[in-house]
Amino acid sequence: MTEQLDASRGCDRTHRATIAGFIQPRAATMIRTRFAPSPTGVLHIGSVRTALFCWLYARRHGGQFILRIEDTDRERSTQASVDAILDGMAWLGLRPDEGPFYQTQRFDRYREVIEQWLAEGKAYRCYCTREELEQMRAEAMARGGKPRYDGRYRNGGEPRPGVEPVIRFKNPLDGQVVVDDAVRGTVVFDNAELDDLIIARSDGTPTYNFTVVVDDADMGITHVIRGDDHLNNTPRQINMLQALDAGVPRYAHLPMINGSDGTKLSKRHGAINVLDYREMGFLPEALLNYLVRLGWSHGDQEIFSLEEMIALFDLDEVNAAASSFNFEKLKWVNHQHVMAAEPARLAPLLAEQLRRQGLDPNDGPPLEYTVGALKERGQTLQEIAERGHCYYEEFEAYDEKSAHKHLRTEAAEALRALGEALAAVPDWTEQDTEAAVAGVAERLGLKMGKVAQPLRVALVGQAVSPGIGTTLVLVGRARALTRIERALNYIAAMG
RNA sequence: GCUCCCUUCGUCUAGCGGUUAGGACGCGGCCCUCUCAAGGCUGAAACACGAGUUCGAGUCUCGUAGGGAGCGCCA
Repeated sequence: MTEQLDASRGCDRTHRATIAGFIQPRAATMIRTRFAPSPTGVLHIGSVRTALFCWLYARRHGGQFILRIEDTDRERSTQASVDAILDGMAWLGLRPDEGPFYQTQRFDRYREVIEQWLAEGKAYRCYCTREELEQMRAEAMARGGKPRYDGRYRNGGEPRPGVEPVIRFKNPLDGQVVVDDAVRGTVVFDNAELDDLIIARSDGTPTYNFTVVVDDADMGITHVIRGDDHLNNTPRQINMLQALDAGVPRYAHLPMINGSDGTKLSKRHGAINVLDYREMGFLPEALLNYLVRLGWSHGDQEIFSLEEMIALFDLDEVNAAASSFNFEKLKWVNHQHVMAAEPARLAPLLAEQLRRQGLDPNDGPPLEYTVGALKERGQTLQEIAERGHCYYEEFEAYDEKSAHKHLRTEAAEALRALGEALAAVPDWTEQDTEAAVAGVAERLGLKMGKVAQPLRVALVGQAVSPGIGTTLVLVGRARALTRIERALNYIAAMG
């Protein structure tokens, strides 16, 4: 006798209706996804990708995205982690349509199901001690089998004094569970491989695999999109869903994201709080764009706006293989979004970075202008801010190589002429200042490079900056003239 | 150990039985040019291995190897 899934019932039916393109009342086809992090740490790249796919899938199909905080492990769950998750999601714009729901607020409901299952004989009390279980597992291993519970209390058993029992779910003993996964295809598990898992601890609190099932059923989740690491939990969950007499959602198990060296993502790789990416000057949509391409693609397209992601995303195109996080590519993607962004939007972000770097954003050119001039030249707002230092404060010393090459005695004449010409420019604009520089070059019979480069070093302390007219506007007339004087003095001193 | 999953350039990927195996990041070269970027052009760089199915396999099947996950009174 096999425990085959009844694919025509529950959520599966609504899914079929959807893919068949039937137009049904909204409520009947409403797709509901959920992101269910446990607040035992910050929101990192891997979780964000999962949240993104859930959110995208819901948005794409006009469905709802639900946030559920799985905080049943009271030892490890913290409010700080909850806040970090909420803040991270808010920054990314991944707004839930419902929630956050907290599992710790649903204990009564879990209790209710457990009592019911106990009464129906779908669950039972087990009085094994942790020591016994450990021994059981060790012995099973030694015999070459899976370390698992042998079901010794499955058919009843005497309570043991001093042992608070756990509650176990009576998993079917034989037959198979078929998971029809949107990413993996059909995956079959033998019930014989599964044991009777604990659904409530001896202190009465429910455990993960159980609460997930109750919540997914109660919340009407139609699509469970989650990390690959849960694929092995799926058959147990399906069995419990059936015990609940609930429909089975459509599953989609996403591949893992590894570090750049192919090993598990860790701090060293960027498994840091997503909010750290904001501090590093990344745009939320850029991070999302980079992440959406990890495991998903749409032909050769690399850059997606949020709207495009929503319009194009689908589970069918999700890759089954794990991928590696590549910081360089993230930066490139970010740069593409930065270049496409309106300076007005970027300006406050630049101000934030400048302040963080100890500068006064008001002591220099308008931020919109600065960001417009520098956004091609830095991949993150942080880099852009770094390149903008000399427009908001005096630079310390000349870059040695640049000064050696361009601030030589031969340049003094040009610099003096430049000082005079620039002092006389009526309108301090890119065009007019650049014309003044070109004019000096022509009068002295020098190539533009021979004039612009010394001037550039005089203005910013090094041989790299935006176009010379732009640089002059950035520096401003007063500072420009002062800095030309400074360069002249430097040349004189070097003799 | 057992079960499940995965495998195209260094990395992200396209490919859905017939391709000079395409694109992107990164790397090299050239162009543009007042420097640096941006942009354009261009080069090197991949189907893990072995059988089978087929007229034909990166694409289908099965093995092998390698990697990953699960096997908790964690989630």
